Amino acid sequence: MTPKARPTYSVIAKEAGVSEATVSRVLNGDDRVDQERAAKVLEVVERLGYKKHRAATALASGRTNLIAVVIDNDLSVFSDPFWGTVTSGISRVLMENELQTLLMVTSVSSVDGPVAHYLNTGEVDGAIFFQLHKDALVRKLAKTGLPIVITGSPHAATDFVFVDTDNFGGGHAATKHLINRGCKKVAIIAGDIETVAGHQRVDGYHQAYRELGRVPSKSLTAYGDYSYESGKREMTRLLTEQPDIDGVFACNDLMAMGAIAAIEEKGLTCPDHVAVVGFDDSLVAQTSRPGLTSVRQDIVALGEAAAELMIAQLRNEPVEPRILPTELVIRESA
Amino acid sequence: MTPKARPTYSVIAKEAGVSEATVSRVLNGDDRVDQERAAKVLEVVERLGYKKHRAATALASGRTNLIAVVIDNDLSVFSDPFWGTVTSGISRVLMENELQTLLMVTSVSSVDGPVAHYLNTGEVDGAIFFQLHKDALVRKLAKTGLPIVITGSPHAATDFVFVDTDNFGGGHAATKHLINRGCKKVAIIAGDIETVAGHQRVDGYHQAYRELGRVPSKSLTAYGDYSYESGKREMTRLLTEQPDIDGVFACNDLMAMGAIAAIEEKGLTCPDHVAVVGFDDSLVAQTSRPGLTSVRQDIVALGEAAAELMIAQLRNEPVEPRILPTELVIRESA
DNA sequence: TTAGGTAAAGAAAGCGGTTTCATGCTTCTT
DNA sequence: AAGAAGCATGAAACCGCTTTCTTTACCTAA
Repeated sequence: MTPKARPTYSVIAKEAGVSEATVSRVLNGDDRVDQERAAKVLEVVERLGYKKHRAATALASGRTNLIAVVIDNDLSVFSDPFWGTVTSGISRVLMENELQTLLMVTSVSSVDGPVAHYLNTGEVDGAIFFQLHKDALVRKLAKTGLPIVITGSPHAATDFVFVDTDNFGGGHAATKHLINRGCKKVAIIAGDIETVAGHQRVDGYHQAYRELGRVPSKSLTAYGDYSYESGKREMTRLLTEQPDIDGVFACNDLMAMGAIAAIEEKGLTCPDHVAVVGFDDSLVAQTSRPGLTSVRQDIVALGEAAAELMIAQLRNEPVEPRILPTELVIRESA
Repeated sequence: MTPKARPTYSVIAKEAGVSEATVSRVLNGDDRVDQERAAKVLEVVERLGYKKHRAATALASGRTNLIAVVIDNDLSVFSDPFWGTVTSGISRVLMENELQTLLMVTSVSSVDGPVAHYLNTGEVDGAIFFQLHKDALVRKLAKTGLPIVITGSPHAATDFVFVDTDNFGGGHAATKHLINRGCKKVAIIAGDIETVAGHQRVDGYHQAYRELGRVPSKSLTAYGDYSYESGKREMTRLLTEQPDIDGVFACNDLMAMGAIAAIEEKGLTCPDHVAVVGFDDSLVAQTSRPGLTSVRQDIVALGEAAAELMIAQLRNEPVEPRILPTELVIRESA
């Protein structure tokens, strides 16, 4: 019934014939302890299977070994596998470094909501945020010196530490592919332009055109909201207004699927009449027919990178934002 | 730079003109404190925006307010939105109850691995596990008195507290629907039979047949592994051996998609020649063409229920396993 | 009036580590 | 060879809150 009583410094010190202070030194890697005594302490620790009591350590040292992963409830947290995958990557790496992952799914909006307060009062050693629209909270926290990593690019060009997929490169590759396969008029269905990621994908699209010495007509850019419905709606509109569109880059797979549905409803086929490229290489892309050509991002790696940047900060090592490469996965749709 | 110094009992006691012990009593709802003094304390607490120091509280009281959510790394954690969604539900409810979610993505396999040790030593107040094949670890932990909730049915009929979707009911409804729409020969592509969930879905299928006064031929049951490929492979085999199959219940959406692909490769169409029902009502089901008829489970609710059962246990309230209803979402495929 | 009982509140001892400070011992300086 | 300096080590304070134990004050009963 009772969790077995754990040993404390007191018993270890006694067993090893040293003081508790020495035990502490040994366990914290203080090198100015006699070799033999240190060895003895370690032997006892090993034999007793001793592990430090987290709360006690936290209280005494002021560091909790807890890293918060803050996820905005407002995002499409539910049903989108993205964040879960990132988080698992984060968690794995943190764990390997003796850090714990504290998950907070909440409305991040308020600058002085409970989350803000919580993070502000030294309850965690650092915080990893997921892409957010408003970064007032993050900015405020950063001022307190709390180590922070943002997954996804921060809104403004600040000096926040962040990790992100190469959205620009992905958008560029997707568009380039459409052009290379012979498309003459390539449209784009953008996602949330408010986010940097959304914007960068569009930029990549423009860049691909630019390299051709052309500038895409404004009328070729449609604005969706990452949902299937919006993709379908916008594609229908685009095709109605400009029936000669023969390629489209949708900024995520869901909208791409919507676009394909729209194309087929018009009595056209994909990729013969209109080629489609998505973004994410999600399950949806992999299982659809025609298989969806899509830009793959390594989501687990994104989480791992975030965790690594956090750990580097905790060690006071210099930290650079990290941008992970994408890969175009070619299937039937383009 | 420095996180602003937080007030402690010491200053609150001074401000309110009482002892620290009294402050503690007030803050822990001990009712035998003079009304006026209590009010005074609360006023000061409010004014100073005081919040207890978690580590200190944990050290002194022995309760950490931390609930571990343990996810087995071996599962298809990556790419499957299921776990992430459950976790977000858990986290939200725990948070509302002043509990923190500690995420552990790891190999649960070993009974005395680091996770086991961690959970065993009072670092958390409870643990929520995700469906697992081997429950040796859980069984051992339960013996120590650690409150535990299992998401998904435990393997053996034990007295573990668990929450699960009504897999039996879902399988039954799916099969019934196929029969009702006129299918004469309904096959099933089972998932992992080792798990209770996988088994129950098959049982539901049998039950639907039984209600018709029939018993499905063994040859109508195929075994996949929840992957798209396995669904496609098994469906191809089924149709080759028994071309008159006109309905199939795939135990998840991915296999259902594979099945549809197989059907179309045979030159047949869904639902005209073979009707298909999936399970999960995932994004895949929602965006596929034909839209996939599928059994929906409320995944967020699953997480919320798990958290609620955990909280009930912490309060020493009586706890019953909970089975959540499913809903058949009808689209074009059946 | 006085002994006995009860309830509110303060003093103080932990909880299990970390860290400062003092101590005794060895080593270096001239 | 004596005093300064350097070091490994232990004693003890401390982190912020909980809880037991004591004290104090007030009531009731005889």
